[in-house]
Amino acid sequence: MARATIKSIAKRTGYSVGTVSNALRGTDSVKRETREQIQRVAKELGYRVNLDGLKLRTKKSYRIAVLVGVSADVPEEWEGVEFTRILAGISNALRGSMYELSVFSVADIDGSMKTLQSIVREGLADGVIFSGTRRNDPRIAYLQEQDFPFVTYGMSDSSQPHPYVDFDSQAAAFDATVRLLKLGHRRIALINPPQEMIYAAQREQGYSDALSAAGVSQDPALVFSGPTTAKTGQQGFISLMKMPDRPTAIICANEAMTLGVLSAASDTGIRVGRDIVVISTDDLQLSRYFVPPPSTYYVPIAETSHLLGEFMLKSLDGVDPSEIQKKIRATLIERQPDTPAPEAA
Amino acid sequence: MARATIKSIAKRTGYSVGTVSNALRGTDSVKRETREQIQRVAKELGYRVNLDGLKLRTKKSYRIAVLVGVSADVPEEWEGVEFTRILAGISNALRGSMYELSVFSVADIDGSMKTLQSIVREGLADGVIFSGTRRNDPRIAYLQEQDFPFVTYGMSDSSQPHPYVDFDSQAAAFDATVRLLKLGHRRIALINPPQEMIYAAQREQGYSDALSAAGVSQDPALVFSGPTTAKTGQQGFISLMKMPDRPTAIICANEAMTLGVLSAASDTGIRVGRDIVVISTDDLQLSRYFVPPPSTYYVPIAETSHLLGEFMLKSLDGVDPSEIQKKIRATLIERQPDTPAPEAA
DNA sequence: CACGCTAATTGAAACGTTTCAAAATGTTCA
DNA sequence: TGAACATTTTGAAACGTTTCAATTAGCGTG
Repeated sequence: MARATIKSIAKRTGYSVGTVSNALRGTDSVKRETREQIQRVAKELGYRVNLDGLKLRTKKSYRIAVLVGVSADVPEEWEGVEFTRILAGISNALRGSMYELSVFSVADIDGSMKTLQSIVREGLADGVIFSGTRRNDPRIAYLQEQDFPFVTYGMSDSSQPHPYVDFDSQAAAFDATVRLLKLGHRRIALINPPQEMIYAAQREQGYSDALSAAGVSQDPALVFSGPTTAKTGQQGFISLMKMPDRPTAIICANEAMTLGVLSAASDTGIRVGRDIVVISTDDLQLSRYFVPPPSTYYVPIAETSHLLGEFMLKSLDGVDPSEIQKKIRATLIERQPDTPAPEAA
Repeated sequence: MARATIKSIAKRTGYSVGTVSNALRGTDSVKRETREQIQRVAKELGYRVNLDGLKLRTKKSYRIAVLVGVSADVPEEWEGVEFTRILAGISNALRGSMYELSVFSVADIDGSMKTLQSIVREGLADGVIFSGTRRNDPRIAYLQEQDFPFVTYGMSDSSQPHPYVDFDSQAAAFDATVRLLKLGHRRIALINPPQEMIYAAQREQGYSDALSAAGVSQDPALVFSGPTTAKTGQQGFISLMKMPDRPTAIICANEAMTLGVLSAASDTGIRVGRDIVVISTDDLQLSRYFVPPPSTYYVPIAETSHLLGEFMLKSLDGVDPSEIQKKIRATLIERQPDTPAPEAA
């Protein structure tokens, strides 16, 4: 009934604990036959290494920290919805690897910096995964300086390469903008997270590139920014609609913002799909139920988050950072007949 | 730089490791002065117990398992949204307690049963928290039989009391139904999870009680059930609207279902708030952005989930199960002028 | 002052693992 | 044959903690 241990295997096979330990880890200082015999017995007995003993001895934590932002200031806003899936994906990737997952909830960037420092200093984890990378991100600088393994969800502007998985916001925003331009829209708004977030900057870049490629001058007033919540979408919409020459199309950074826009549109009686077009990036398959359902750029979150886990393991294995980076292209999901700009119609 | 250990404190104070260990745990076999001195030094040195050594010695895991359902069959459906907040709440409650949180993702009830068995058998955790309790829940029976500490989110029909935190679905459903009846509605539909879920049964009970109290006969065809997803709401709505005498009001179990209903209503051109009333229970403050925003019964998820953590700790402390149970009353959030039943209007 | 008792402290073992110097065993070659 | 070397195995220590039998100190009592 008691779990098999190295000692019990040693007794059973007649070898010493040292040999058994080496054999189980596949060290080649152990003769092949011996090793195979020991491994066979271990399997029979259902041996599984005891992490506590291992950790105690090696001083490794065998733990991957995942930072999740639970903002204290907007506790009641809809945020971080996708986190369950991200966690599930990472957890799947780690399965069978001896590494465990630990969730650290952090309130803001200062909080996450502090958390990271204590993780590094107190050895709370061997590696860390986090998202929401910023320009000049102090967390990335710190971790690189400390030579501590990490993977980010979102690339960064760091000069040194580091492992990341990213969704190509720039390409999606470019596509979305081009699409709207082709339909005759000229006043295209963007509701985006604050510029200090890398992916916000990328998105704006794509948007901007598309506009200038089409020779349309960009109006800075058409970019509204705030946290990725429905409330921001709502406020953005109201503010944009107060402009003397309103936009005829809006690109939203994510579904929460889109929901807020649709809500505000309904409140003000502006008909989405007729008076204005709304497109969203970062779709998670929730917006298909919105009224009306917007066309979106879909992110395969399951694969994406699985990759985060895989990359973490590779990084821990010493794989070169530049080899564990991936940018994921979004795919367009059309949910509405494309509405031309009112004046073009 | 190296972390303070019992040994280093022993050296520093001149006492033996045994005494230091006892002193730090506050055993009263240690003289008060000695104990205080040792604790003072420990504090100075920033001593924090090493969990690995502790676990190895005591064979306790100092870990709380949280089961989270990530259904494999509907990967792309919007489900488990609230999980981030639940996790954050539990994590806050556990902070400072020496217990760590571990997330186990499970696909279905069989999966969670297996996971529980391995947690119990292999000592992966000292206690477990899970939700989605069912009638005759095999997990509860198993854990009680094994005398393994657990807290459920949702009460159960078990004859033996166990710790739980629950949202009073029955009261909310009763309230909601009474409210609609007062407005003249007679054909009131309920979109609910499957009956085997305790909270679904409770909700239906409240609904049913309100109807019979008002002398309105219940039509079983008005209850539609399925998983708590938007898709279910959508399908439910379509199916209900095919009936010869359609309902004039719908009560939805949660926001996801409500979203599906609103989506389907919009598709079919039925005007919510005029042709039909939609009310939701289990509000998480997302539905305020729905089009149109429904009145709801709000669940304070932060407190609720904090309680889950607290109760777990109490249970581990040996507090009597019957003292750690709590039913939380939902509060009504009115987002729409109440619409009378068409025929009553 | 010695005895017996209680209160306080010690020392060593144990939990499961890795690591590494030392010992044992095998092999090759002159 | 035996020296030299290579391969394999062993034994003990160490990681940080708790536990508990054994020891020591302190104190009142006869």
